[in-house]
Amino acid sequence: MTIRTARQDEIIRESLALIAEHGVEGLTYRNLSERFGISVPAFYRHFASKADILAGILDYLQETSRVVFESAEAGGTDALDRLRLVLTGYAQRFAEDGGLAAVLFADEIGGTDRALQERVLLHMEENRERLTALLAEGAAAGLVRSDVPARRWAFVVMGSLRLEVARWRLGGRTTDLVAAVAALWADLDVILRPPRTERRKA
Amino acid sequence: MTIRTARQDEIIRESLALIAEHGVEGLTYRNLSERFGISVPAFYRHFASKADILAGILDYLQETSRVVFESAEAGGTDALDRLRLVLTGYAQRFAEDGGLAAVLFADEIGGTDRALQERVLLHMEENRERLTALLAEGAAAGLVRSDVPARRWAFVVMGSLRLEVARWRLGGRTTDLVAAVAALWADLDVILRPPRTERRKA
Amino acid sequence: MTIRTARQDEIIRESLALIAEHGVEGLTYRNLSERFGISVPAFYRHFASKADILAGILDYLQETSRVVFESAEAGGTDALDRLRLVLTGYAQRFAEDGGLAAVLFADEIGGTDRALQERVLLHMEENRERLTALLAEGAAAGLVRSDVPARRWAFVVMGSLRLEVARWRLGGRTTDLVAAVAALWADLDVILRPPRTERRKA
Amino acid sequence: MTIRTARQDEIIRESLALIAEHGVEGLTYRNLSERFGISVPAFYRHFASKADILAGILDYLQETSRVVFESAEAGGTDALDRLRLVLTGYAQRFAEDGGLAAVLFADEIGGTDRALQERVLLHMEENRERLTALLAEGAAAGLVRSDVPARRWAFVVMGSLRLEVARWRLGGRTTDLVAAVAALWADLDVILRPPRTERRKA
DNA sequence: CATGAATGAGAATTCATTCAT
DNA sequence: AATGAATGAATTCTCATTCAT
Repeated sequence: MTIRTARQDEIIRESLALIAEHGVEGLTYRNLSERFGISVPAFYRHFASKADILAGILDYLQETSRVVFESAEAGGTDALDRLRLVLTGYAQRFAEDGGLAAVLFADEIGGTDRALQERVLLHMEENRERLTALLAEGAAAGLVRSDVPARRWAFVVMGSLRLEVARWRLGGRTTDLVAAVAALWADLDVILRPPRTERRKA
Repeated sequence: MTIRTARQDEIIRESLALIAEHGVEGLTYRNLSERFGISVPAFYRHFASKADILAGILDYLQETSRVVFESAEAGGTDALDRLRLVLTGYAQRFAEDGGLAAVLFADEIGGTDRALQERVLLHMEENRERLTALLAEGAAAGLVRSDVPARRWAFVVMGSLRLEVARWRLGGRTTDLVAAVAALWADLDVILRPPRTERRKA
Repeated sequence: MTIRTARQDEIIRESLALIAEHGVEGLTYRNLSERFGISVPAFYRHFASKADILAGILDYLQETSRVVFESAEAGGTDALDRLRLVLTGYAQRFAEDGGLAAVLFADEIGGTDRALQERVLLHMEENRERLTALLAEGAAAGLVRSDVPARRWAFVVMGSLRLEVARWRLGGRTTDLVAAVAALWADLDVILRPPRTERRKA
Repeated sequence: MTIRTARQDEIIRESLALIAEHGVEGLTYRNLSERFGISVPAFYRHFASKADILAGILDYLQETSRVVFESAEAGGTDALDRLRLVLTGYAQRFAEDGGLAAVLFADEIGGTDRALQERVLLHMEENRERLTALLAEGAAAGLVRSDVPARRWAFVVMGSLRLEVARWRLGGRTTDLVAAVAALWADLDVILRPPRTERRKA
């Protein structure tokens, strides 16, 4: 949706890496300048301000989330399978772009800037809506326990994923996040499905 | 465990408030100085460096967590009830000290400092262990589904709680966090318990 | 005298407006670029440096002053009437081009540049000479008190006009400058003329 | 009225000198730092921002003006003599503090800052009021022509003085400003006094 | 126990200018 | 004739920290 130049994309990707490695505070013009080998003011040609870089990052994250959801929704045999594809999709993106995972759920990006914070919240809500829809669909198909609201399920899934990523970051990103997410899914699958007896009756 | 002077405690509490209001970046000597009405260098009497303040905050958080767990473990009719008391206990602390909730799960406190990051991770693991123990106990008593490992349950509970807090922060801390946590628990109770058929047999 | 391209004239006029609105600091390539909708380096086709733009502005001001004086000197029934036409002429130019008035007496244009400062001073002196000539002529014709040197009269007239413009600028250019100048002239006319008794005798 | 520390006074005085020599643009933290031989951030101990320095300068100018007026109003045989003392008083201050004269009427100090601009305007009006009062008193005593409103006289006096200072600045402050002001007063005295015939009659 | 003064490092940002295309 | 990309120098300002008093 948002059109970005090649350079802007490069900057966003490098910013992502910077944040992944040193936290949001690590994203400074000086650091960017060192990575790109160009002077600090040069970046102002591409982003009018630092807030604009952060906004760009947010756009990028949102787009990534959309791609993950859309390709998951396109494939998959049923709702639960599609949910699995969402988590798997995220994991794949993480594998491709290490910075991404570190930042995807990093709410700190909002910083003090209210406008930015609201965008982070919006992104969060958008993802939650998508998850909720998927889980409601699963519940309707009898694949997901319906005695817990779909919105809550979405929360539980999102929360678990975020925590997995948070631990991975704090641990210095040395563990295998993709494997951890796979293990998470294995358990979530069990948690979400209705008890056998119920299913037998149905 | 760690012995702190009264002044140190005051500083930690005020720091917590500062972080809650303006993020980790908001915790500066200048801001502290304004709140306390004393000069900046005065704080160096109480904490040798900013890292020490953050370490103090971490201690404080850990102690708070311990109190919450211990008082929950003391009371409660069964494991699940004790788990409920943990979440309720947190919620109560949050109600008493707004800053606390904002920071309790704020991994950013670690910042760039590796040593600090590890302590955050440790705190996380400690809590997870405690939760895991509680949930294993619940599983043993047939109160918690045993087809999902206790460690995973701990993860799911922690992750959901953290996400609830994160949303509350991003939303500007205007919503009722205590109520939200209560609602979360209601659903978690359903999620955790074994299906009725199983329970009937038991 | 100085030959300027049409584009150069446009730039000068826009620069004048910029200075009028935001002070000399407001005259930047970036601001010009935004107003013209062309890129910053494009301006270097027309002016080799910023100092050249300022020099151009000075030329323009000087030309304007000359036009005002020459058309005043051409018309007018006597020296005092011609002086009135000078002030009136300025006022009319101001009405046509808001930026002009703001800048006409703005010595700040010189900035730190000695060469430019000298040109401002020269412009000032040139105007003073012209005013002095006019007032000397008036004194010779008995229309202007001759017990005060013509050079001083020129100073008083110029100083009053400048102060009027300065107040108008500081007031945010909301008042009616043309009316203020008219009122100024009405009083200056009284101040300049010799006392009736003297005139009667002559 | 406004209480200032010794260091704040030093900074204001040096700022004045800086502005006198290089214009308002010359007042930078770096320049101050070089003059004082202390680091740039050190100045933030004394003035919270650059606008505060400028505000301090404005205070200082206003106080200076008040002192000049009050000591002139205290002495002096009559209104005209007191007016002379005002101009003389200014000239003396100029001699003591070269920067002062350069800045006293430098409206640029306001810069783009509306709040500051308004204070400059206020200062201007205050001085004008004082001059007007003096001249009205002179008119009442028959020492000043009453066929021109006192407010206009104030304008003429102020405008001439300002122009004298402006020329002196543009000329690189090489001429003798005090002498120039004395010469100005000699002529103003003639201009202001009613014609002899009138006076004879009265 | 506390303060005032100062500092080095670093932040975001703006500006005039250059140069290859 | 105009643009996109880049740059060096400068700007205001913040921060954690030190030290003499």
